[in-house]
Amino acid sequence: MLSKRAKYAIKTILFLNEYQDNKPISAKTISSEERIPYKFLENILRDLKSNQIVKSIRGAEGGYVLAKKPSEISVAQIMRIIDGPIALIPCVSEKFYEPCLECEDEETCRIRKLFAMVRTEMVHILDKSITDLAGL
Amino acid sequence: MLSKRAKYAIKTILFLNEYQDNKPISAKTISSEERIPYKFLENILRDLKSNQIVKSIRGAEGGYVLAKKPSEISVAQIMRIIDGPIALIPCVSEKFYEPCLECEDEETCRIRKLFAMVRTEMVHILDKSITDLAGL
DNA sequence: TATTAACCTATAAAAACGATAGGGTAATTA
DNA sequence: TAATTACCCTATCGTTTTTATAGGTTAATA
Repeated sequence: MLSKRAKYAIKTILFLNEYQDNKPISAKTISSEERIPYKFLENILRDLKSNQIVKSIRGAEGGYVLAKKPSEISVAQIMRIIDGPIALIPCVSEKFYEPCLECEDEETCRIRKLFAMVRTEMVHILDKSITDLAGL
Repeated sequence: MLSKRAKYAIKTILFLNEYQDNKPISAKTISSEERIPYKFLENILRDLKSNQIVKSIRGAEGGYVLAKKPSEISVAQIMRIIDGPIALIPCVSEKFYEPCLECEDEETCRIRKLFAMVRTEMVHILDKSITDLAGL
């Protein structure tokens, strides 16, 4: 399951993309509009910022802005930043690969083959950009 | 991520399918062969039994047997029994549907549409049977 | 200089996860 | 029928993860 953090993060990015016209949007606004606990949201925005998904402007009239074009931000990127791997088992993860401790031979493991297929299909869909999402 | 419980459960079913020739296989054997903590395994087998995936034979020479043909057991079934929904968000789950509390309109929610696509593809692959798995 | 809003660290409550403990019950075999 | 094997059942426990909350600091603006 997707964590609430990740869901909040995706909603935040979608909100920024939709309602931003030059001016930054404050965490307070996002919090009340998207019903995300304020302090929890600040925490999430920090991660998104440190990963160059959003930029921040401090002080009065400050807030957050997308750090790149919406066509260059994918849901998969956001999920990886917040929740880590997309794959269901670590031994088939592209970005967070780890061997399974008990596994004897990765090459012949049927569970691995099945979940590699699952990962491929998941990533295929989740790699859609924020712009693509609007067209669904 | 798949829980260890679910991974152990899938391994157990694969083991039963592969090494069973009429005789039941004991939890002890599965535990040592698949390196699954014994008491933890008993617990998992209980769930698999109550969901008619395996049958048990008590007493000496007892053990576990698949409760149906391997072609009728899917990885998705096992995952649902052990971990619950396959979908990444509850509002697109087929078997464990729940509305998202904050969601205003399911019909127009783009996150929902995206994750519905993800679920469809995941289920498509995970619905493969234990027999299909052997052919991978 | 008052206000707004981002930034930062720490802590806490709750749930989930992975496992263990300790006994009870049924069937087989010697 | 006694011993053994192996399933059955409930409870508990320690750790990690998740979901926040608290309380203050720093920067920009009006």
